[in-house]
Amino acid sequence: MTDDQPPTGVLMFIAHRATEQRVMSRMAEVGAGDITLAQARLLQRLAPEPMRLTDLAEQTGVTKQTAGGLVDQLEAAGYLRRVPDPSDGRARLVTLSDRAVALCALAAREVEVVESEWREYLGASRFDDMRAALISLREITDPYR
Amino acid sequence: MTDDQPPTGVLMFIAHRATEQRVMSRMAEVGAGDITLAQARLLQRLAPEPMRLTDLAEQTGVTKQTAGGLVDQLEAAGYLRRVPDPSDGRARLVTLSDRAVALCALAAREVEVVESEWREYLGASRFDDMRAALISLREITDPYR
DNA sequence: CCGATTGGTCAGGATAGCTGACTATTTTAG
DNA sequence: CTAAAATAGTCAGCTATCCTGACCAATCGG
Repeated sequence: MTDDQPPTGVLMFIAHRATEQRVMSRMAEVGAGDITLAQARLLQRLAPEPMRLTDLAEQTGVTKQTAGGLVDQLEAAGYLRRVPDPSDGRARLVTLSDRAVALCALAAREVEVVESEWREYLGASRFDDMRAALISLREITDPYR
Repeated sequence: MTDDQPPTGVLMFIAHRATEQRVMSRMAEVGAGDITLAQARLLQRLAPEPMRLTDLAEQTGVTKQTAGGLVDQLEAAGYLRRVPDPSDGRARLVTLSDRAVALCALAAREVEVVESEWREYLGASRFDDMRAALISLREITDPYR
């Protein structure tokens, strides 16, 4: 490195953190300031469809005990419910409340806003090239792909 | 987004995490598997020069109590010492041990290896363009710049 | 030289992770 | 059809990493 900038991995972290914080601020703005980062990561996974606790734990990369604790908190705060799984008496489906569905949509929209800001700042082609490079890089850096 | 890839910020996180884990694995390989991520972040800051606890805390973005605890652990494990600051009787300088200096150099080298792998995978010009875009993006995403 | 600032610690608490042990239910194999 | 194995989830207890608030000791500025 001939420049005095941090390593590329750190530069990525900086931009990633900025996105995360923008989303969390947006959540706080709409009165969901009580959601923590770990809780947000869980909610994100549930946005497409309800899921069993065990699957949720596996997808977020934590133990089911940890996931269970976070689900407890989110349930107490009214962001989700555990409903019995009709296909398996042992299991329950972790299901977003209407409010949480709305929040997830809002979060996704905020991410789009951030990306469009980046796109404007860098110029469309530089941004698209960067994104393409990151997608390509995922092939050799994502163990969960 | 017309593709089914994660948002750009998440793609960045994936690559960043890969770098971090490569460095931590390398540390484990050379017998420093006892160092945690939080400790590693502190050591990194100390690599250029010794520093007071308060400065260290500020630069790493934690309270001085937290930094103090991490320094306690690292001192017990022989990675650093607190030496009196000759210029201020209240203060002590947190100073890397020889072993820690060697580890920091090794970590920096591992980062270079990872980056050169990325460069080879993407091609030099795509990699350099991506890095340039990230450096540019830092202007609008790094609150500590 | 005395009050304000600064360097650092102590005490206590929250969050987010972990392992291990356990219950209850379902699935599978004999 | 039943006994064993696998699966869903919880309970208890531990650790690490952060936080706030209160405090002591040394230095610095007027």
